[in-house]
Amino acid sequence: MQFSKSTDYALHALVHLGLSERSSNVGIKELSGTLGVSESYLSKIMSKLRQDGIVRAVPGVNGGYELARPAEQISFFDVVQVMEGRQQLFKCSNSRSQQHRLLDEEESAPESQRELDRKECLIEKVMYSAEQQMYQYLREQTIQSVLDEALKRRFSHEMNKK
Amino acid sequence: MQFSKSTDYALHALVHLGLSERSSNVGIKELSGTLGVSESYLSKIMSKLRQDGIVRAVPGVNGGYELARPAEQISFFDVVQVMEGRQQLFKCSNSRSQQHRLLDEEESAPESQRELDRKECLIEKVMYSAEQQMYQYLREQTIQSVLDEALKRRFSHEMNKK
DNA sequence: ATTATTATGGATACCAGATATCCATAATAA
DNA sequence: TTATTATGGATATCTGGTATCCATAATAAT
Repeated sequence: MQFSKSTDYALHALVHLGLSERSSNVGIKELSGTLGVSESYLSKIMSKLRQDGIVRAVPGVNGGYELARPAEQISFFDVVQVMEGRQQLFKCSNSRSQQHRLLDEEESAPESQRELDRKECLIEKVMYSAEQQMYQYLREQTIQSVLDEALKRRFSHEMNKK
Repeated sequence: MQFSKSTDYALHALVHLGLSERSSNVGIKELSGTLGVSESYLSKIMSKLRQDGIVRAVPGVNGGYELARPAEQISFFDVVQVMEGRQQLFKCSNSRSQQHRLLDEEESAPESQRELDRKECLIEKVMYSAEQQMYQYLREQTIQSVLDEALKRRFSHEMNKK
């Protein structure tokens, strides 16, 4: 299990956009150059972010991308959801194992019961909760918090030089 | 990003073994039958679990598998680590993006600095912490806790019938 | 010791999804 | 009108997960 590179690219691109809140728009050329990814591939990623309302895009001369909302309102969770998709990380694939049958009531209809079992798999439940632990943390982390940390470090760096 | 099916199979198999602490050994045939997975594939999974000291295996007539230690000492984390591998879920792949350069000191050697940057990527840091949130939860969840919950439910089920 | 049984591990095949590129088109600003 | 930039469809490639087969080793029962 691995986060996709797309998520990596997306997060780095967003931080870059956050740093460039000057003359707004940042072109795909600048982005791909800085991140070291091809323009064509990064385009797809930026399009996805746009479709999800995380960035705005404007074509034409001096066009490019900018954050669609303040950096403190863009969480890591938002980005991960867009890039990785919204399915659960863990799906129980067998509805007939022993511990599932432990919960069986033989009087219930086989069809609906199997469906219920699926949702009630204790293992899936644990894994789902674990997933939520991670997501909860990611909800609290924003693009802005990375910017703050980066600027803080640069600052204390320069202080050390003097 | 998805947990692999192998992890699903492994967890279900372990719960099954936990339920069968009677005459010890459970053969691959019984396991694969109950889980609805082919013997050949499940074998690989069980071998992995054995190599990692989570189950014991004995060949020959009436051979099979059993838990190598009490179910309360086998955590979900243990299983996930074996099946999914031990690499980080998130790896920063670009060491030259803007926010990385923010941290650059130009006097440091380029080689070692890039290495340091990698480890110091703020985005990776956030993602790593998120991962740890999930793992911490999984460390607290054991095969035994699933067994307990399953037995508890069955009990209250039967009480309802009366 | 022999035999039947069971786990092990190497080789291999297959498929889906991630990664990546190319190009024609649409939209926009100068 | 023109140059520029984003968009999206088609496609190619690669990697890892999923899965099976088979020869071999190990063990218990006889």
